[in-house]
Amino acid sequence: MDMTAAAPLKPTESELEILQILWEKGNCTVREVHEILEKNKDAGYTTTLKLMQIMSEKGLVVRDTSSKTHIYKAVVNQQKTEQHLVSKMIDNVFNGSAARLVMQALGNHSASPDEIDSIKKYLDNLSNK
Amino acid sequence: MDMTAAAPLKPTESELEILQILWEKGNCTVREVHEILEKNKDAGYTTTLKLMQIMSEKGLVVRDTSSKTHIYKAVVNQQKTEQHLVSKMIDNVFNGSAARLVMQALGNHSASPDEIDSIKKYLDNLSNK
DNA sequence: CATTATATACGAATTGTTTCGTAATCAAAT
DNA sequence: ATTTGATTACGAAACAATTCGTATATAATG
Repeated sequence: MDMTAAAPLKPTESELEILQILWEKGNCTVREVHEILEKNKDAGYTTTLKLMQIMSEKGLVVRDTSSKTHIYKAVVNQQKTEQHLVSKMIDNVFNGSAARLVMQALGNHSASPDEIDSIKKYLDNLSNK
Repeated sequence: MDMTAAAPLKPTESELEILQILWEKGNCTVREVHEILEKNKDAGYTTTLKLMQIMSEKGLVVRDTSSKTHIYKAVVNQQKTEQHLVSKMIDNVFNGSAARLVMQALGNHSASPDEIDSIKKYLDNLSNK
């Protein structure tokens, strides 16, 4: 029987920002993460540190503490986390209709013609299975 | 100059549950809302009451207090709220790519063939404009 | 009119998130 | 060796969201 605590699939907003960086970069120090965060956000170094320590307690990340400067990496899966967040939004906001979410997402000028084309191809693939 | 406080377009999760009901039903008493909430959730009546009072303070809803039992209705627009939530998710979770959100939403079995068809039609409409 | 039921108001406890100051530790530089 | 700089650890404050108990007012019922 597996006694390990399941990592939450619903990270907080700050945690998600950090996960994004870890997903992209792989392994990071607190400083690396912090310097990227700083570009869009205004918070002190120890704030980032504390957040990452908490994420480690929660099992969202693991860290290598063998040297003084710890190395963090994401544990939770990017795809799974995204999936979970999207599913929750479909349920909570769009009454279970994925189609309504999609149309809302595409209706706001934010999708380029290229993107629309690639979505079409994706849909063709889906229905031909 | 408009001095009225802008209603937050980012309601909390509980607030969103209540807004859903108000959007669907139009005008509601606290009891009506509470009885619907109770089906999926386990909280006391005064909790629902308090939430709706706070929503009123925040300007998410307005209420008619002319009789003893107050009548609430949503102020914030459903479409706009949904749009805002989706945009935020595209930015925060999918690095600004609406297409990635859409594919994530469609990849998880939650869309029926019918839904997929209607999305296709919607896309055709978009590109033919 | 007295009792009972239902409503609102309000304060406060609880929980979770974010933020930061300060201390302790270690390494590097002078 | 001493100082300087960078790091982690930790506690606590500040804030926000949720929950509920209790008091009070009003309406309905007998």
